Amino acid sequence: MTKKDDFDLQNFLPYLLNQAAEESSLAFQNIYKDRYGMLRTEWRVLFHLGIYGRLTAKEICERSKMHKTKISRAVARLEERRFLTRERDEADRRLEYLELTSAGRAAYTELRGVAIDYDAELAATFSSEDVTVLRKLLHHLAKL
Amino acid sequence: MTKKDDFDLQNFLPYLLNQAAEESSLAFQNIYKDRYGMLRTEWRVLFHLGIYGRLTAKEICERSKMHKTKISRAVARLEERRFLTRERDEADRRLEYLELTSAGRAAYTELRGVAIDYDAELAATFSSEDVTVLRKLLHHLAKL
DNA sequence: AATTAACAGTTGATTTTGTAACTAACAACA
DNA sequence: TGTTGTTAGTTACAAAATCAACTGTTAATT
Repeated sequence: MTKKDDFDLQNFLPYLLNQAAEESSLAFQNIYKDRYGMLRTEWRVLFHLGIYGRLTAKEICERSKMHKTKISRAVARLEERRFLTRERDEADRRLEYLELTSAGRAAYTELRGVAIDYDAELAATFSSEDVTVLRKLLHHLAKL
Repeated sequence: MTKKDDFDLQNFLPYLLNQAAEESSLAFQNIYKDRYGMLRTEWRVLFHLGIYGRLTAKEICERSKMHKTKISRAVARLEERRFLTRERDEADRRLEYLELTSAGRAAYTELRGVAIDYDAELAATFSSEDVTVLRKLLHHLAKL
């Protein structure tokens, strides 16, 4: 007696979004993992610093919505690998400015290239109007 | 000197998808967590059994794309809480059929209601054509 | 000034995940 | 039959995430 309930899990938005997010992250994840031994939190911090320049952990926290302990540990690992440096703000000694080293910048530049290519590859599997709509709708969801 | 690289992280599809997935999962997550002390893997297993009836762990694995160890542990926790029972297949003793108990079914039924309402709530923040397009595009990404 | 509250960031304890190795059962085929 | 390979599911150990408590610093209140 295999009953079939009529709830459509495959169309439940949170579930569907997670499946799509996981699938689409996979290939890129393999690259930063294999090439630089990085975790998701780490490439995110790397990218924030690569894009926006000098930032404090707090600022990364606000922009990325990651928890501060994740950031603290990601920063520690990136520092160990000499991908970033810290600089204390003398005016407010609680703050620490983070900035990529040239090695960090090189890693960022390479991964940015990979990301751009990969995004284009994904986008190419849709019509260009569809990609535009998709991004718009996802932005809406992300800002809920 | 705050330089601003021109790569647009907020529009990088894997990142954007993750942000949208996390944000949209949050409210629902709080409910199954607070109400039943469940993790994501657990509600997923619960829903698969609720929707499709008797399944083996392998079948859940194929349908959900979760790793078998995650399922094994989720099943163990759901069994402890008396939400499901196991039954060995006597023809092939490697297989174990999983089935919800009445408590499991009650939990599923309540959470299904929550899910339906929540999905409708999310969908209502879009135009109906947009929701249709969104689901279509996400399906495409999930199947990559 | 002294006390208290707030904030940036870190650390430690616990929980959860991921990877690989494992057990038990079946299948294929010499 | 015996050997080898495959499959379903579990377990052990390491890596990572989470949550709460902590340090050091600044701001607010008295």
